[in-house]
Amino acid sequence: MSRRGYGQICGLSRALEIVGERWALLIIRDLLSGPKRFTDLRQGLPRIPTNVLSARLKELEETAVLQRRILPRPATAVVYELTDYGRELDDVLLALGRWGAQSMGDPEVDEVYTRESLMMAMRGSYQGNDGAQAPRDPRSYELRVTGIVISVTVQDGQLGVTEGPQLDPDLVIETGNGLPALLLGQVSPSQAIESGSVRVTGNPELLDEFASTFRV
Amino acid sequence: MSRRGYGQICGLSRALEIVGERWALLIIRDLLSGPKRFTDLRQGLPRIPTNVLSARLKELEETAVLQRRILPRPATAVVYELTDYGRELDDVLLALGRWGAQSMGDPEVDEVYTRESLMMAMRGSYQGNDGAQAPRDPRSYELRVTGIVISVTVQDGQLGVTEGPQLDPDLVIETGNGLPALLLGQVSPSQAIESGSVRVTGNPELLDEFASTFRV
DNA sequence: CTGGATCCCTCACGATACTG
DNA sequence: CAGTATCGTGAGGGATCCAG
Repeated sequence: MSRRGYGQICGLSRALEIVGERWALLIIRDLLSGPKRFTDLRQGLPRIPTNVLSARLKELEETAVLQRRILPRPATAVVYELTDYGRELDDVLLALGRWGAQSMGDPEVDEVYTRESLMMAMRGSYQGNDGAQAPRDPRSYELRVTGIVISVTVQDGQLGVTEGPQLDPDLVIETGNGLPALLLGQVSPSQAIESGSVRVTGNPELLDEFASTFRV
Repeated sequence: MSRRGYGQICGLSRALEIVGERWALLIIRDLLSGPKRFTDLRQGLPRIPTNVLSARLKELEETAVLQRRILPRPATAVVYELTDYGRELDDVLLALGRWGAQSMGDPEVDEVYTRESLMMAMRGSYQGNDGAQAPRDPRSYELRVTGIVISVTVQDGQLGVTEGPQLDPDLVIETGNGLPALLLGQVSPSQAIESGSVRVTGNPELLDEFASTFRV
């Protein structure tokens, strides 16, 4: 690969030669929610230099993790989308995200939330139906974090996470950077509301349900 | 971390800041089988510069992925061992190894097998009890690849992988670099024996069982 | 002999400017 | 919008050296 390989005949070494370069896994994370354009990726990864983004996209295309596709119709646009092989990394990324979330400290002042990182956080922290108390189903939440809005629904035990506002949600959850502490169980839902780090619109008791449904 | 972070409040970003640096995950892989000394790690990672190994060990200790421990008794020795937190990466590494194994091409001439990469390959490719045909249980194999010898046992559905030879194994499997193709199902066990890429000592039919028990 | 530290060189990455 | 071009910096590669 770009830098000299690891010299081992080993699946893990091979994986790292493909997706171990800086930024690669974050690009893949952002593509998990669907095809994106160069500029979309740039926005989702505010600190990536454009030449590095170019280089990664080229390498990941060569290794069949993603494809470059040209939209033919009205506005001719280039999009990048994961191949089936690339999409197989979904579970690995969710697990790695859960692992890293456990050692998240207080956010630095220059760190930001992005839509894709929030969507991944919700998908990765979803407890399925094996949680202690079964949540009422269906349920829909709208999550607003520092201007980013995503929708989270649970229906028949199936989780759905999409960008944008939710139509008539059961609960609207608005927060600055109090979300990690809530998902990690470092503060209780009631504490979060009392301290003002989380504000809700709707029945506040639903935040308990939310916190037990989504928990790292 | 060492290089400037990714600037995102995100579990995956955090994980990559901790273990995303070059060589880090391979060091962790080698420590999954137990504590190791500096020199052991060097041998398992033939291409790693010693200063990089030093730096990674220091960083991974600061992030609580591993601990440095000094063996007090007879020979005063320094060993590095994973913390519980570090060991939580086991499943992630197995999954990533399976993913990468799918795009392993023919080995380059300067690429080598190592004991830890072999042990991980066997653990990652173990199909448990959900394989089509239930293998006879217990079963023990001795695997010899380019001078490296490991033992693989299956008992009560539990997999055991240890270094060194096996006492009275059901089957001894000896191979050069024909192993990946066998585990990936690119060649059948009988083809592998006929072509000479795999040699067995014991009942050759047991290689079919082996190949269905261990399959990426 | 283990467990590193030090030096030098190269190239990947980071930042920014620029172009079809 | 979708990149390419340029250039400075620092992490990684490789060899050597040193203390306990």
